[in-house]
Amino acid sequence: MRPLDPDLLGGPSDEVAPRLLGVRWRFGGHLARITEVEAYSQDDPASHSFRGPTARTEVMFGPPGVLYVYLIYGMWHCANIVTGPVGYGAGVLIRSVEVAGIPTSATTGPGRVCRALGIDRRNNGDPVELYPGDVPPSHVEVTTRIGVTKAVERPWRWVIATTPEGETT
DNA sequence: CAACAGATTCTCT
DNA sequence: GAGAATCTGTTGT
Repeated sequence: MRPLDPDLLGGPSDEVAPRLLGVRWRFGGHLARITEVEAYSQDDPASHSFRGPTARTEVMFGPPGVLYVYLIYGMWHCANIVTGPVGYGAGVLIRSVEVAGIPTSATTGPGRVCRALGIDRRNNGDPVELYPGDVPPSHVEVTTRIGVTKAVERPWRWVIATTPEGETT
């Protein structure tokens, strides 16, 4: 399979995020189709990178195309794909994926994505392996983000549009 | 150094 | 619909 153009990840996270929908993400022997994403950037009060690099968030300030994995509420891992030029401090949170052979209910939600793929903090900084997707811009829906309490109004969550039957397109 | 809120999910009511 | 589980960075004493 031909890899995704790496230059795609070098742009701002709110431009990269919608283009990651439908993209195939190879990790740990699984091939996951990305179905729901959110963007975070350094000028974004809801982002971990908002106050500059720390021991936890420094990978977001490095080169794009690697994972930023953090632990939330003491129990769950969440995976982001770092985007933008070095020092940009931005990423795209992978909220849901589809994996052949795994029920969608087990891969919906950022914590469950990491559990299903076997991602934890040891994978922080790992390069991501992406392959071109199949979702045209006309099949992308945009909404506000989930679970944030700052910059709530930013329309920075993107999902693949679904049919009335709930099928992804 | 203590308190607290948070990019979540599960379990029980 | 509410509570628990329990890590990290920020803020205040």
